[in-house]
Amino acid sequence: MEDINMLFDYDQDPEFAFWGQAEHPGPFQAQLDSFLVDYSAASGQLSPWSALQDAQLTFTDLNAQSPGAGVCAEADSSTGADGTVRLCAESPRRARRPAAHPPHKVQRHAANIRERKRMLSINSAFEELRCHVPTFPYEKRLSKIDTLRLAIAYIALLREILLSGCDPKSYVDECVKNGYKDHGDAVWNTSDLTARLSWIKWD
DNA sequence: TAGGCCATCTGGTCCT
DNA sequence: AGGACCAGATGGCCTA
Repeated sequence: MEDINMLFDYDQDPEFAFWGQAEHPGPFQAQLDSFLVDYSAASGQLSPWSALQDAQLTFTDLNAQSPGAGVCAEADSSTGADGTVRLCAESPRRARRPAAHPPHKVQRHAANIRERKRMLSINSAFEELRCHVPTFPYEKRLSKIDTLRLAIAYIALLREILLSGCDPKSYVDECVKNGYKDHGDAVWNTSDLTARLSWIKWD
């Protein structure tokens, strides 16, 4: 199996940046899936140790970390504020570390991989949601919590528009002009929201 | 430098 | 039993 660092040169290829992953879910997700399948298959057919060594050479030194040890050892991936994924380089010495782990560690590693995949799917859903909430063109990437809160406020405002029976554009224009009566204690106040909506092209 | 945000690991719990 | 889900802990990165 190829080294995942060879498969994904995140620094070189902006296509794999997580920012905007919803538009390009294919390559990374497919590669990750295939790795996970390979890993599972190897675990089923071979001894845990050979399976582990296989994974060891491919998925950024999962064995390097002892349970309870600090996270994001140099072999882990992380995402910066710009949303790009960084994979730390793995030294050959670490890659050759002998596999001497009890079975529960093998299961723990497999669970970690599943958890990582689960978080990736959650994050891709967040990316998709970011595409559906109104943002300013120059605005920086919304955080997860801001995305959720803005989505809640957005849905509430859309509901108001529906109930009002007014033309959406004129409703928003009215809100921008006269201000909007804020219902509840929404973190995203509706003037923010209506200002964002005023950027939308209403057809 | 503190605070915000995030990814990852981990152990517990629930579900199939 | 194994996988999914969850929350706490931890450490890295970035920005004001």
